[in-house]
Amino acid sequence: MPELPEVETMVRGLRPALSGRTVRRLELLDPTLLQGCTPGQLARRGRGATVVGVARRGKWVVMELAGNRGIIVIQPRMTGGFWLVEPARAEHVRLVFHVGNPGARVWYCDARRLGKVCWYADESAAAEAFARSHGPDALEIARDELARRLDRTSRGIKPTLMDQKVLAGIGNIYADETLHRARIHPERPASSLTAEEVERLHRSIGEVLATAIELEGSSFDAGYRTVLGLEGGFLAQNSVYGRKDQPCPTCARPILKTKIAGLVGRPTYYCPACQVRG
DNA sequence: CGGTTACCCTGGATGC
DNA sequence: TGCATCCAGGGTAACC
Repeated sequence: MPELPEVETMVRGLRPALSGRTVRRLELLDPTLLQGCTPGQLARRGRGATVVGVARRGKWVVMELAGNRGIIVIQPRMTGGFWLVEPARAEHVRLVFHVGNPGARVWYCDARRLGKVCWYADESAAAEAFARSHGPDALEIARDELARRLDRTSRGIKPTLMDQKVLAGIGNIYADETLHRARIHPERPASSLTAEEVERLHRSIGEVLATAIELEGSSFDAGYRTVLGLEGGFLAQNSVYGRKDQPCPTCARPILKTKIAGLVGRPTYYCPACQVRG
């Protein structure tokens, strides 16, 4: 479910509840999500550990435990999320942080169980694991670096933007939104973008993601919510995603919904007038 | 390398 | 109402 803005919102919500706090107990309700150590090891390492910090890397939530207790990485994937208030669906709770005062808890829930909880021995091990499967963070990548990476492939620009090895953090919603803002057709070969288009795309990525973070991400249906259970506001004011047949905010032509090459089963929304294939 | 497909899981919406 | 089908914000592995 969550992309960069949703994960950033989770991390910001988690910090006051976890950062600097001591974990009394880590309660792993679904051991199948755990990688990198055994449930017993996770319980021992978590008990009494102080959380030094909570950070985001791409779509990963990274929690550092003090005193050589290691790093816990949570990948929410499609349906994972955190709650500071008791979740309505108890059967979806996969991990509970019992932290600080007795009774204080942070819940991690994942309806579809596609997400992962990974333990790493230290920061460099977690960083290396991330680097093996990810490029630079979408909020940090420099324009020239983006240009170099796009130039390396003739795949469509949308699947390339969503490829975490190219840059980390963009998924289906924000790929559509950034491409619309940059006026680039989603099927354009990545290497065919002009310097000016890459410049527009780079700027659009920064602007769209920053706006989405301000609005606490994108919520629809029973999906993503903030740690307090609130809906994110981005999809109330976005341009194309989920807006089939609605007027393009730029030119008023109806938004198209299609499937494109390189993306199995994922919908793509774009404006056929503003985003021409060229 | 690029592309395609299958698969991991489940809940909610839709259609008959 | 009940049941089948489709759809979904992510990601990996296998294969051509």
